[in-house]
Formats: sequence, C-alpha cells, structure tokens
Amino acid sequence: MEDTIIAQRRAKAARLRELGQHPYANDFAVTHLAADVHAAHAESDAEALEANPVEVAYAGRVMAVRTFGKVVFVVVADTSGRLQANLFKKQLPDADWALLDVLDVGDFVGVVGTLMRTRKGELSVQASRLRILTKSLRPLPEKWHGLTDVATRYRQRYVDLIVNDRVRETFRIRSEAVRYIRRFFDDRRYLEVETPMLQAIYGGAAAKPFNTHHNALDLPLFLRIAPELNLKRLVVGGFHRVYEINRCFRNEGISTQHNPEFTTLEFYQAFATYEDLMALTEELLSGLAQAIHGTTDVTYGEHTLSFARPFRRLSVYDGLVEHAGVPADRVTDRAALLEAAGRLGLTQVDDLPLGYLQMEVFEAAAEHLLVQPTFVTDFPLDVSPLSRKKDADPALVDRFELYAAGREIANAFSELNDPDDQRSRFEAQVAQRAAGDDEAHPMDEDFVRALEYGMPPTAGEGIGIDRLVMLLTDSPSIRDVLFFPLLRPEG
RNA sequence: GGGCCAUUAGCUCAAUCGGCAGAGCAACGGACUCUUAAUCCGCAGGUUGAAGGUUCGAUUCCUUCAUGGCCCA
Repeated sequence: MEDTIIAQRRAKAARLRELGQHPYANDFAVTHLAADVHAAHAESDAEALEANPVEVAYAGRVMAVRTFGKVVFVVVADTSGRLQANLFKKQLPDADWALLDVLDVGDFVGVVGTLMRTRKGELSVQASRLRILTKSLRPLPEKWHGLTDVATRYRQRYVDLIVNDRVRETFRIRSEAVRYIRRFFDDRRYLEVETPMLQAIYGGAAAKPFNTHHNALDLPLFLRIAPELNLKRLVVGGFHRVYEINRCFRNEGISTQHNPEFTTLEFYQAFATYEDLMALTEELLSGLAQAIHGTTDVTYGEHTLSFARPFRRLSVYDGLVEHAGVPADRVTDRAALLEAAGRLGLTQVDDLPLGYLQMEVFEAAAEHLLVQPTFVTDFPLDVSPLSRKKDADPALVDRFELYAAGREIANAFSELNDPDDQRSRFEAQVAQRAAGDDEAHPMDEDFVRALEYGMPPTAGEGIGIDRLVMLLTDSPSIRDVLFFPLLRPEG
C-alpha cells in the first residue's frame, strides 16, 4: 500500500538524521556529468583506467539497485544520462556502506570514486564515498513497463520524465528546434519581438477567444488568438523584419491536434511576397530536419516525410479538381461544389459563401492526402480577410498553407496593405459574424488607421511550433510535445 | 456535444458461465564480490474509480456519475 511505503521511507529519512546526516543535504560538490564521462572514456579499457586512475564526483537519482552481498551496483541518472556506481564493501567506509539499509530507488545520491570497467565491460565508478542527498518518499513506477497510464503521465509529468527516456528526448528536440528557428531568423536580420497576450480587440485568425478581465481598469480583455495585427503594426513602425515565438490561445475543443494554448512562430518581412516565403519556408524546414535528424527524411508514424527542396505545390482549385472531382471549369460553381460536398458527406454547407464552401470541400477531399510537405496556394478571398488579392484574379489571394502528414503546419500570405480594402474586408467579416459565424474577425479600427499611415509591401507567415515538433519527434498527439497539456482538474 | 472502449495492489496486468480477487516488478526479511529487467528463498500488500440497483452471492449484469483514450461533429 502506498501509505505504507511512504511511512517506511519517512522512517528511513529519520534514521538518516539519527546517523547525523541530513536527508536533504545540499553540500555535495559535483565534478562530472554521466554523459561527459562516457564520452571521454568510451575507448578506455580496464587496464588503462587502472593505470591512470580518474577520480570523479557525480550525483543523480538512483534508478536501480542490484545487490550481491558485499558488492552492490547502483545505477545513477543525472541530467545527462546514467553512470553506474559499484559499491564494494571493502572499498567503502563502514558508515557509507550502512547507508544501503536506508537507500531506495528514487533517492538522489552523491558518489565519489574512480572510473573502472566491470567484467562485463560497463564503464562505471568504483565508489570510495556514497552519500544520500535527497530521500525520496514515493516509489517510482516499475522499471520494465514504466509508466503508461496517460492520465498519470500528463498529470504527473515529472514522473513521466523520470522514467520515460523517450519523453525527455522529445522535449530536448523541441528545445533544439526552437533554438534552430531563432538562430535562422536572427541570422537573417529579423528582430525578435514580444507583443501583448492581453488584448482589448483580438484578431489575426478565425477562432474564438478566451475572455478575461482587468480589475483596476474594469476592462474586459481577450487572450490573443494570434499576434498578426500587432506584428504588422511593427512593420508600419519601421521594423521591416520581425518574428515572435510565443503562446496563442483559442477557445476550442481539445484533440490530438489541438490544445487551447499553443505556440506559434510568426514572422513578417517587408518587400517580400508569399512566393519568397515559400522559398524561405523550404530553407527553414529542410535545414531544421537536417539539424535535428541529419537528413531531410523524417519518419512520422507509417510515413517518411521528405523535407528536401522543393516542396510540392497545389492550388486550391487544382485540389478541387484532382481530389474532389469538381470539373475544372466549375470550381467557382456553387452547384458543382455542393454536389461534391454531398459526395463527401458534408452537411450544413448550403448557406456558406462561395470561398468557405470551396475550402470545406477542399479540406474534406484533399487535406488527409497531403502527406508529403505541400504548399496549398491561391486561397479564396472570403476566407482570407488579411491577404492581398491576386493581381490576376481578385477572387483569390496571394496565400499559401503548408501541409504535411495531412495537417496544416504553416499559413502565409502577401499582406493586404490597402487600408480601404482592409476596412471593407473587416466589414465583410463583421457581416459574416452577424450571420452566425462566431469565428469571424471583429473590426479593428486602429489596425486600419495603422495601414493608412502606409505599410510597405510585406509578406508574413505563421508556423505551428507544436505541430512541427510533433512531426520532428514522431509524436501522434500534441499532448506528447506539451509538458503540461490542459486536462480537467483532478477530482 | 454524440458513439465506442477503459478504470482491479505503488507500477504493469490476469481473474472461465455471476461463486474464496491473483501474478510479475517495487516494498519488507534473508542468501549472494561483477550485475545490466541479476538470481534464489520467505513474507506482506485490495473500499476491484464513485454512488445506487438486480441477486442467496457482483471485479463480472443494469443505471447514474467521475476521469482518461479513440472515432465522429
């Protein structure tokens, strides 16, 4: 019973105190990390280590204890990896040997000793000193099957991280990916900026916001759904290359692809077009895959995704023709689209504006087929209230979304910088909202005012960091790449 | 929001048709000077997610609820 185990361990902590030792000591000096020791002495054999003794002091959590009478093997894990300590009764002070009576898997220990190889060749430390640095009161999950219960893994992520190496590796890759992205944009003279999470008017995406309230100002506020409009204000202000990597919040359901808070990269570059951003995106993602995996081939579930340049391109209209069976001369024909929608089993689409209908059909027919990285281009105007119209066809906009593994990874466009056009797009969104679309944009008068001062021709892009990391770490659920995904509170 | 599935010892999982709730690991006691999930002997550990119902008897059947998963919208 758990309470029994905890009581036993408290008693061991008390015995430590009786022995004059602090069960939560903080005075152990570490000289080495496990991984560094393994790296430095991978080639050293037993004779070499004996001839030239290497003294180390290291500390970590006890992951396993194997007792053989007068010799005990203790597997110690620090933040870098594992290094076994070999405790020989003859080589250890009696007081340190006696600590084995109160040592448990899960405790933190400090070990001083010299490197050696066991008869089976394990690089390990022949201990001359052993200390218990932190007494653990709760038992770790079983060593072989580990912790698999998903609720416990998410609610007690610290335990998941202790026992599941794969989980630690996933989050290490996440950190490495974000670092790569920052360096990529820093190297290209983008300025990293931070813009407000708390906003009086939200915008920049089609989504429902979280509501909150500022007490002192008695002011209703929203958590941002995207940083887009503020970043474009900065372009107006003269920062012609900016990026932000930060959290967004959308008040929607939870799934393997969605968490209410998530991280996006958004970047904006003046005097560029969405075409330029396709090239930049290819460069970013192929380089990122190389940096993480050493190749542009990324294994995701049953697929191998190739991030080698160039990526496939597919216009929305071509997608409707190829994947939804819409005749090429009828991609703007409601009747043809509704017929395709019917074949796809879509409901409640009769009243949708044309562009929304086109996208519903496209997504239902094509999205799941876009396994290899694919730029979907030339979106309908209605669904793109912030994008620049195509010069050749004002029903479409200069926009792309990048899909991979059947999911949207990035969204980019040449930015609309005509203030009068922007105002009328907002007005169309407001009408769409009045017609019942609660994800439509509200009017943002100040953003239009900013455009009236003049925003240089600009292209901007957003990339979902969580989804990108899912691909890079072969994670089937967004929860696998979030330390603390949103769950209902524990009962 | 709807459908399906799951919830049993600290962890991972069994339990036949409704008939005494079990194993491995961890713990606890012991043996063992080279293990890598060490091995061996012994011992202990349970409100079977919660509440209610059917029944002589419920882990098992029914209802409601909680939490989680998968699929759908």
